[in-house]
Amino acid sequence: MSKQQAPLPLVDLNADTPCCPPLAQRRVPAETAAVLAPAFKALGDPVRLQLMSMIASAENGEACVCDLTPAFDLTGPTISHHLKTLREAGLVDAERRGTWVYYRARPQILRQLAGLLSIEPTAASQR
Amino acid sequence: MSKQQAPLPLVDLNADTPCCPPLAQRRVPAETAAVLAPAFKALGDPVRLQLMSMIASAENGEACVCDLTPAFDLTGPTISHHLKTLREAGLVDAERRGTWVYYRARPQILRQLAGLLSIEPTAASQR
DNA sequence: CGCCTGTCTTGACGTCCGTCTAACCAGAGA
DNA sequence: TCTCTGGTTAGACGGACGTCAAGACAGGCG
Repeated sequence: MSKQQAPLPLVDLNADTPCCPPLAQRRVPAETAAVLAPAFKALGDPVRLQLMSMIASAENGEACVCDLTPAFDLTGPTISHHLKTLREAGLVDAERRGTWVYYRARPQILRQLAGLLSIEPTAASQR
Repeated sequence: MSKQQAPLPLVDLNADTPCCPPLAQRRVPAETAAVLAPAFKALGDPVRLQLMSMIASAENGEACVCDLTPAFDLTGPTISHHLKTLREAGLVDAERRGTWVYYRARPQILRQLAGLLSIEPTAASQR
């Protein structure tokens, strides 16, 4: 058992992804799109976007599920499912310490996504 | 009819959205998440991510559908459907000029999304 | 050991999404 | 006006997604 550390099909973006040339600078290759799109998709749900924010902005850089769950009008399993989605997208890491499970954000992929969307205010691309 | 300029439920993020405090700085409010999540969701498909990039990185800041369609192994209607999704998410604008339809990126919302994901390398949030 | 609390997994159900074919609409040109 | 080309809409189909209730697992405490 101990499914958490089982070899889930995790996207390890921190490994070999060429750290995202800005989307508006050159065309994103199909392979990069295939790797990065799931991360955007994971953030494409209001609940997960809030979860991600709560985890990333947490005090010690980590958030307990016991703090996350009561923040929504959803059942525990549903929150757990969303957290699993974030985990499989490579956006967060989970660790069990005693009774509670703590989630921690992975800044690297957040930086990749932000870099992909970044637009230098140099070009007069306004309108 | 002229459905294109009909009052589609467009998300006008450029209007009153408070231009995104970084996700990792403070918790994203539910309303902000509800507004921004659809934009991430729209980018959560490899085809749309590439379309977005092709449009945003185009020469004059705009791309013709006739150039976008042959870049994929998909039918015209499917590409049109994806473009509509990007349009309804507020990520692009469409304009018909003569025979062809041109799509243009909206830098403002891209900046909002990038700002939301941005992480200052100041905090030692690295594990 | 046995119970209790916290979290995850399983299975199910309804809805939304990605794709296609067929049909329709808008301009350009003869 | 008729026709051709480019693009969108309508409808349908299979698969994925969001949610839940019920059950299973893990760790702490008596």
